[in-house]
Amino acid sequence: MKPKKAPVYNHLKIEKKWQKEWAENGTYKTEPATSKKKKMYVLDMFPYPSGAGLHVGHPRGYIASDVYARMKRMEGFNVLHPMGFDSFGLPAEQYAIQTKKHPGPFTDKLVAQYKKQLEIIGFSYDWSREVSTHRPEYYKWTQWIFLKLYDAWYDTKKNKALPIDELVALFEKNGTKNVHAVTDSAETFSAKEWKSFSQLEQQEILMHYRLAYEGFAEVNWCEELGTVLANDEIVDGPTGPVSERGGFPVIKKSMRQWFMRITAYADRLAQDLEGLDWPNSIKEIQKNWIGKSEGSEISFEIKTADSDIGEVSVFTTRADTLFGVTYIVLAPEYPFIEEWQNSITNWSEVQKYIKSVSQKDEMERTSADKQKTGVQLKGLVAINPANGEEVPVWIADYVLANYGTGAVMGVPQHDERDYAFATQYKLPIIDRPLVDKIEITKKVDGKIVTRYKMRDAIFARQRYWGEPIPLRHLANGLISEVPEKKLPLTLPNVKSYEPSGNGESPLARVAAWTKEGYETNTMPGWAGSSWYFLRYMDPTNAKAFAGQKAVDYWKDVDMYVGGAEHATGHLLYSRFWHKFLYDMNYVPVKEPFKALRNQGLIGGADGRKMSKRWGNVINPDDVVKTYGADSLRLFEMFLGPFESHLPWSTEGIIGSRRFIERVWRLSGRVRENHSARESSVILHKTIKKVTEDIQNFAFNTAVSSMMICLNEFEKSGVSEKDFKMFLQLLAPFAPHITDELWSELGEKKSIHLSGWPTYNPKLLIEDEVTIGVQINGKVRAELTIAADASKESIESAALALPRVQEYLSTMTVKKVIVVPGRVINIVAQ
RNA sequence: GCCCGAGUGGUGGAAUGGUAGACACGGAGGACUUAAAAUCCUCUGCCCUCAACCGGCGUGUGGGUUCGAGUCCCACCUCGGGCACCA
Repeated sequence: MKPKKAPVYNHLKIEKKWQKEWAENGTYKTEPATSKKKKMYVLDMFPYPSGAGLHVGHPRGYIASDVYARMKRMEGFNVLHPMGFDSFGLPAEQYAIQTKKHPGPFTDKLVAQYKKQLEIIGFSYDWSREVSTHRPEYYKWTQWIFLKLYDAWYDTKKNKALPIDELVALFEKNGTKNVHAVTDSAETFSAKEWKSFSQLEQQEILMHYRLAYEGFAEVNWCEELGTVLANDEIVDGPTGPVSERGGFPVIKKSMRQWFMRITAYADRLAQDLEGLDWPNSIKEIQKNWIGKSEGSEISFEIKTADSDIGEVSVFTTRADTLFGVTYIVLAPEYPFIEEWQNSITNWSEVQKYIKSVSQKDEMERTSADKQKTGVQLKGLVAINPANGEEVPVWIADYVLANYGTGAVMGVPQHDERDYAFATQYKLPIIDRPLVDKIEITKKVDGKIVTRYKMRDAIFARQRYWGEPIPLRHLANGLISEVPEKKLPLTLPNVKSYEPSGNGESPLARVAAWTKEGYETNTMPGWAGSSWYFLRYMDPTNAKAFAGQKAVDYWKDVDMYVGGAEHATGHLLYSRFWHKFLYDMNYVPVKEPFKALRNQGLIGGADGRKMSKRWGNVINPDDVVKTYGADSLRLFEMFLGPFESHLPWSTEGIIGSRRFIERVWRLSGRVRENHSARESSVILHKTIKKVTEDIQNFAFNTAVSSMMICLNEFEKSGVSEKDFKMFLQLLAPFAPHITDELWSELGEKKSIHLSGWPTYNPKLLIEDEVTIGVQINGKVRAELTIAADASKESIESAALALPRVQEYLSTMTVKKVIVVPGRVINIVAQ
């Protein structure tokens, strides 16, 4: 019979055909939570759909997770592999300001565009679960979670969040006595006092306990633009920070904000990192960010020449150096300084210093010159509780108000910064013996405490394009929640997206909005992304953020893939929210993302970052058009280790395209009953290798092992059965061509719903091996010998080799080390 | 400054303490072709050599451990990332 002439490989036609087929047949539809199958949740960090579009580096992570998800699907798991869009945010807002158009339709357009770009790459997403954070059906639940946080406090005894009602009940019963809570207030009161407080006073007190609370924070304020700027919108100017747009000066300004009391979870966030299968670097970054340090709080009495005027508590990790204290320093913002002004003899100088510090922005204050500045509070002394010594009291801006207690003890002998400060102002430097940290802390009535660098997170933006905060400020000053059944509180239409000029959000200019007293701040970009992975579990549920059944079945993300740049943002906030939901019994597990992998960036061929500016951007659509999605996918996986930063190579992709074409051509040459042992052996080795490599995210070596396999097939021929197994291995990487060839070989069902091949261990046992023969550690010969040869027979065979004999003729053998299957080393002299 | 991570051919990279450079790109030569493209075959770390053999060198630098080090240890250099007066 004349062999059928294979049609030319037309990637455009084939890829379009199969993408349509998959969509029509629901090939990748996830089974519901009632499935008997084991679950596997493989997730990509959802993108922000920006107008700039995709470059070739963006899909790398998506391809990897898709390969992983496809293998798991073929292995028989019920795979949840969804995609959605993080669609609130600054760029759409800026677009709205510039065009004076609502950012909604613009965002929808971008989402559609983005989705299209993703679709042509052939991902196995279940698009029926798509979410977008800007849609009211979605942000209804973001608001709902916010209200839960608002209505919660943190009990340090039970070490979990509890409803605020329980705190109120405690206050009513005993006041603050026996209340163990994370709070920024030191105020204490009795039950009787609590009941005597007005509603407004009670509200204010509770605000210091809530996990979502109102407070003040410094923001970047630009007077000329009349708006608050994000750090991204600020650049370095010649005389300080300026706005990116217009180059106007930017200063710090204190404004009303909403916060998340993430610090309540600091310890658990640090602790629970241990059990996660995450890259070490990300765990380290989070650990450093949380910045746990254990130390002591020790009180120093503050006196004037004749009277006691108070005390200052310092935080130190070096209580053992307490005897070496020669001064104490307060942050310039330290709260009691003003109260003491009558006792301070150089008050005007002090005042001047405080003012000069407040005018410095952060950049200046932490700038490179590092010259320490400070002023002594003359007229005051502090008493070292360890030995009663009087030491001077200073203020200096190297002490931060918002870390520790805002006060430190100066021990120049043991601390570099204190040393620099002491040298500068000629303060004494004394060498005293060290003592036991814990003992001395107890002896001076101090406390052992744990402190964290991490601060509470600001949870408000003075912007339009974000989730409205579902609270109302009533005329009497009370705050009321938008009731659950009234959610979502949808964004009103506005006439102008320009900032209001006084720093408030555009919502502040909507009369209908402010009449009702609605909060004018909106939520920050990270609100919607902090829980979206839960919504995918049950994306259309109108009664809950996700149904109990779905949450219990899917539990957590098994494999999360995305960029490392989210280490201290999204990945931390999501863990925080998840732990909160766990405390409130809404989710069954403590951590949202069991395993995490970070893709490395793909740079331009010139080694620079891919950007319009350098003109080195490669668009995936063009690559798909020219080479095909399968070639693109294969190449991005082959390029190098998944987590490495790599340059794009337009020349390199030709290799992947050639490989795919060779698979195509070989398909026309498989013979039903061809038996080539060589090919079967290599195939089964490849099955083992590819399976392990995908599991380990070592995609580059998985691809290269398939290339090796194909080389052997071409040389030795391949049976249809073996070739089909090979196609199954290749299917996660090149889903279109493999489904095409699979169906051409007579299969009716998609290859992606077929099983994952397993290897036959018997075929992996080799009869013969070639090992290196070393003399004094240098390879001098090779030896081919039965794989199961004994050490003795390997040794004698090696010693009998002519080349070896030649070498040894002038030497005597001292020792022989045989590593079966690997190497033999003859030590001689 | 502190904390991570990485340095291997012309290029991207491979290598459970066991024959360094798999696989691929690029390059050289050849086959097919009137020719080109595509495809196929051979070679391709560096030095020595007309060439091959042989030999020598070789995984950022310098030491060390080991029969044996790209891999482990110490010091240093360079690059990337994170934090940055956090007491």
